[in-house]
Amino acid sequence: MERRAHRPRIADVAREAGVSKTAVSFAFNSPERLSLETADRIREVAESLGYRPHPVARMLTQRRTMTLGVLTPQALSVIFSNPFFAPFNEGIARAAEDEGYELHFISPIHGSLPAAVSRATVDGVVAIGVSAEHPEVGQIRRAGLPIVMVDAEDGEHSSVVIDEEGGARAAAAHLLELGHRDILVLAVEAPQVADERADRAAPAVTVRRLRGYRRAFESAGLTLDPSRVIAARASIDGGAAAFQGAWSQGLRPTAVLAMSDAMALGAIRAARELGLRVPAELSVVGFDDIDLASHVDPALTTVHQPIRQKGFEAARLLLEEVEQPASPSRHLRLETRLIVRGSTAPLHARGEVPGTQQ
Amino acid sequence: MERRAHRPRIADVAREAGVSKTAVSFAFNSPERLSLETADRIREVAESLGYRPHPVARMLTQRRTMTLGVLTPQALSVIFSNPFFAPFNEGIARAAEDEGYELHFISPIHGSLPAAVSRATVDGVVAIGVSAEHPEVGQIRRAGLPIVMVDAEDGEHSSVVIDEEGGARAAAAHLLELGHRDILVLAVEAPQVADERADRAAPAVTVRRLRGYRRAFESAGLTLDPSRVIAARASIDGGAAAFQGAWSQGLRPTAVLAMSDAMALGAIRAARELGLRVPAELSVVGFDDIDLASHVDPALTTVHQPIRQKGFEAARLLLEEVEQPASPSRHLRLETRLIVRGSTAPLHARGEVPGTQQ
DNA sequence: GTGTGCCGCTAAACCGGTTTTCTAAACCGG
DNA sequence: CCGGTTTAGAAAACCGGTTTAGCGGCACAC
Repeated sequence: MERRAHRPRIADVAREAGVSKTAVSFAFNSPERLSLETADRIREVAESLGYRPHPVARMLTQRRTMTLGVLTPQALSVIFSNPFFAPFNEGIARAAEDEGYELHFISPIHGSLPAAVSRATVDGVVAIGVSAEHPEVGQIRRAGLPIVMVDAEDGEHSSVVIDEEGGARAAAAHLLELGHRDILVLAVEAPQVADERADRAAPAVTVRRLRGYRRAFESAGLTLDPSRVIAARASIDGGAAAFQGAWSQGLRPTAVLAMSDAMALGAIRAARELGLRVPAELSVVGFDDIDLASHVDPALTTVHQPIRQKGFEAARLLLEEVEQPASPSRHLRLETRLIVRGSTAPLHARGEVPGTQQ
Repeated sequence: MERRAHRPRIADVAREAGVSKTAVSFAFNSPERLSLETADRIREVAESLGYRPHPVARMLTQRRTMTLGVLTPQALSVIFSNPFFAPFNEGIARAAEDEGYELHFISPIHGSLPAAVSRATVDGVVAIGVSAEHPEVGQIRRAGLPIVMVDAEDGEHSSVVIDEEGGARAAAAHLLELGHRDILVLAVEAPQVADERADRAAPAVTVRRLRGYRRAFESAGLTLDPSRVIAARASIDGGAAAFQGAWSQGLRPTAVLAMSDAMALGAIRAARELGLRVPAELSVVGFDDIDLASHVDPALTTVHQPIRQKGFEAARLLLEEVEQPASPSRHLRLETRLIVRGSTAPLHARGEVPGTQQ
């Protein structure tokens, strides 16, 4: 009686076929080193046993996983629900699958990103939402893996960034041209990491976009009042809460500059609940141009950034370094542009007076 | 002069600390088997060398990857752009990260799903869009991995399905109650696999939803004309093309039953381009209730299915089997319900006569 | 004084493959 | 018929860890 609860190993095939493990390996990987009949026979035996080379063992000997890692401090579940990540991941995926690579998301495990990194079986990493100073970046580097930074720059690693300052500037200039002066800025706050080190400094993205806003004000001979800048979570709820909070503190802005479309959507929702009409009584500009932006009513005026392309280019850069380890680091900068839709209007173009009905 | 271009291995740490490899391994995995000082010293040396246990080697010896696989015949890039997959993945991710598992998407590599499966380093698989007869399912089973089927049932494996027939029936009944009789059905066609075996049989999902539609007709003493059932790709473009095609063949339906929201949206777009107003001149019902459905104008009447929960439950089931291999297979069936929004209206409620302007 | 048990650690086997090195037989020209 | 080159495949080393078996030394009991 034969018991074989286990997955067949290469040794099983070798024994059954009366050859060495080497021969079996050759039959699959370099059949030209075997006589035709031997190779055929081995493959037949393997087939009948249902043998497949163990992928982990293969990774170990070949020293490659054929997998790209996507490193982010966001939780895994957020990555799939967040409308920004969808096209970004799509771009990465397209580049990866062109070359036969798989994708692996490196997100905090039980709150710890370093733990996730040390467990990741990848050939290289695309990092997003992580600055170059993050210890995880060094950790990856020491492991001998190439890394491409997205939305962050340092001289050492390859990177893909967008013209955030230019886009932000265009957004602010648009509102100023429409006559708005009392403008509320919704800034992206640092994501709460369930980590001991709580370096709650503003994200680099926030700093750069804020600089763009400020420049527009300066060009118009104005200054951006820091008390009008409110940090909030980059989500619909975060944007809604921030606008709501500002309103209840007595602020009565005529326009909102949001650093993400999600926040912009939240601000619109909160404004409506307060009885304000958009854009008649409140103009709102977002940032990112997520797919949803053109589908909401009114369609969102926002700064377009090529999210899909950003993911695609980052993955391309990474693949290059993975397949050619000696290649020098490269830096890409993609354009942004303002897209004017229906959520912004001239300051005094309001139709009727505000009603009390929502 | 010391050259060390390589990532430090356990042997390096052992040599440096003057102990055996075993001791180093113990220092990390079972420190209680070492004296406190030895363990500390080893960890110090490891730290100074920047040593991290190689994750692939670990997987090999521990015979577990702490990774769940998501098997689909769709291309990787589709998974991230498809509005159905977003919440589904989110649900899976939530369950996985609760238990400290990672996620790995098993999609065709250069068109071959079997190739992807044999390369996948996972502890178990959630399969979606794949029927139990697919050879890949057996392939996974032979590798000794547990598998949970989604939207497909067979006695052997665990599964999570929804009440498709009930949902479809409710959708059709809704249109019939509104007085519609000339109804166009947009069915989901089998995805084109870049594979030799072209078993272009209708997907099981299509069969079940169609049955639901038919039942509703029968209950109303009517029959569903097979010539009114058109198969198309489950995308916005697919739905648009299908409606457009039906129209140009002379069909003039007053309502559309789409088997996916994406197709429904496409039908609406095509109808508008033909000068039809929705819902005044054409009622449209979708299926799935993707996030976008409530945001479009008019908001889409559709059959809600708990996509997020479906992913979550599937992953829970899988995790159970992964952690307790002997456990029996289980079967879940989740409810669906019709959500009436703005894309459907009574047959003769049309406001004005159709204009020629679009 | 010696057997027993425990402590702290090491050597060797193992996970499941690939790759390098090596050998016996076949081939080949002179 | 002989030395040298191919050819087909085997043996062994290796990838980088973990785990099992075992060993020397010390404390304690008898």
